Amino acid sequence: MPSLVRYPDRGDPILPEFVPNGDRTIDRNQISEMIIAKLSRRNSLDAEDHLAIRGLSMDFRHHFASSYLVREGQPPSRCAFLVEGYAYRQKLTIDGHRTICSLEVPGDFVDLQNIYLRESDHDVLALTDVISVDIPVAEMRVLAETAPAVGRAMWVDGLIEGAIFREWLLNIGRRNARSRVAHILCEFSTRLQAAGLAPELTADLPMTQEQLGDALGLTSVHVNRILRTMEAEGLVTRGKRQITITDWQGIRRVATFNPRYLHLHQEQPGKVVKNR
Amino acid sequence: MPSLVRYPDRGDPILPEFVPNGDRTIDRNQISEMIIAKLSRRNSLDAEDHLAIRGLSMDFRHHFASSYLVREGQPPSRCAFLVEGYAYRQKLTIDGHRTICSLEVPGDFVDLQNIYLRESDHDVLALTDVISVDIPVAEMRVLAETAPAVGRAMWVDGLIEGAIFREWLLNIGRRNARSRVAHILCEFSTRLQAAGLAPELTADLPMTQEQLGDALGLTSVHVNRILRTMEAEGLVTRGKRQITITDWQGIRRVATFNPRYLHLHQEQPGKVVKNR
DNA sequence: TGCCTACCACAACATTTGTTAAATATACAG
DNA sequence: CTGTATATTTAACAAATGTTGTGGTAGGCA
Repeated sequence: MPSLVRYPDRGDPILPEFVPNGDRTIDRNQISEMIIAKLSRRNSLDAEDHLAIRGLSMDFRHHFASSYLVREGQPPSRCAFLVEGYAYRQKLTIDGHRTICSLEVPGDFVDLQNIYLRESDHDVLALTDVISVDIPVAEMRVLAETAPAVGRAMWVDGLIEGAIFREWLLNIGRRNARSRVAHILCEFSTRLQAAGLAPELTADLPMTQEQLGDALGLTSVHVNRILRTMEAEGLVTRGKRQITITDWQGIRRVATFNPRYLHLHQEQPGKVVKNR
Repeated sequence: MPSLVRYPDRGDPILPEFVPNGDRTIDRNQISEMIIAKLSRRNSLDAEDHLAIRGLSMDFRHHFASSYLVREGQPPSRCAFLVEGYAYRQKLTIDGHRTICSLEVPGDFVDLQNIYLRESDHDVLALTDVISVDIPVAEMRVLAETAPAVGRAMWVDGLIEGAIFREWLLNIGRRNARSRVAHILCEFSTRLQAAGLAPELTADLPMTQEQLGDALGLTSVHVNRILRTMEAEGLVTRGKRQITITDWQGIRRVATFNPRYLHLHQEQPGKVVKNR
């Protein structure tokens, strides 16, 4: 059992107001195209589908690192699409232990399940500073049901998420600490690359050792032990709140990583049947 | 790390031929109604939906305990619906360690994800003797797409499955062995009751201690230790390949079980929008 | 500038859980 | 009945991982 840590609630209320992103402007059109790209990855969408997506209401939000995007138990009214930055989901036991049960990268819908589940069973937090667009749940539902190919793409997205959860269960349940750490690095970098967000397979994972521990069922102390030896072996380099793979093949070997479960490179079988 | 165990492949080929269930006859109509009941649990279906479900091709199969229903890597052509008996999913590491990542009870679709994912990332095995009906994947796909309310029910089914995976991650990652064992008992009995398969919350879980260990990230030896003390405390009774809860409140306390993640008692929001 | 906080490093020690191996039950098949 | 396979029980021991606590460093902020 890891030490019981109180995770401070550094939620939105105590944070300063919305801060627009100074470096570059992001507009609605760009986001629509991001969403279209995401949902087309395994599924072709037609012009009408594109139109429906472009018609969604979008509400930009900036979240500081460690703030909540979704809270457990809340009846959610909006669905967040990650535009910039990383997020994660967490669940807490009654006695305050935390598990981080997934990582989300730009281009991920963070809580598609809220379209059909009435209350969230977990929290979603910003890992880094995050820009998201919020879309009303009701619109997403209508989109899914009137544009079947889009609905199907969202469904498939959830299926792959499920496959990732299963792999994490294997990771935490049956791999030793060293392999677990290696595995999360492999997965993260592979997903980043697949999403076109990184040219190389050298993840730059901006997590604290405590967060890493919570994602892997370990304590931060033990994660520290593992990372130090990995660095000594030349597998990774590290900074504060950040880990970088320097020897992909080595890390991959330690993790016994097989990306099959990510279901990349899968076109979908069959054409979408439109109406009955 | 648990001992490396070779799980014998006692798959269908070496087993005797299909043995029809002597005790009672099961017919197509009955199964259709089971499927309709399952998919109506959180979603109302109309007469047309019912008709579509009744029109599915169904192929009865009997699986002996420990035989495979689905194998990792196979491109699946059929979707199994569990009629009788229990099944489980497993994933293996390259070096032969196993994790059991879910339990399936009668009324569950065992591999709905195969509708849209081209190869399975895990195995499905019969925990007890099982009767299933197999439905061609292509028909399921057409059903989902032509009967939107049915598709939506299948989608929701997958969402809840995802919620269960997340809870298992919390369980294995952050609860001690004793709570883990208690938690799986709570979940199983709650699901059985919710599915109308058991009047009481006293699960009768027909798993070996080794299987239990694989589902909880523990070794069978340690599961044995836990179960013995639980029996001594009057929380459970046991037989070979079977555990029964005798003190529900006690077990629940040990597990710190909160069934929110099962999303029982959820009617779905909104009417299904039919066509565009 | 200097304080505060978050994060990381590290050590000594404690505990849970895993390992190995053998003995004992129990069910089933012949 | 008897043999065989499967499952459980148990013990002695080993190892991985958790616990506690202290100190260090970097960066944000007053």
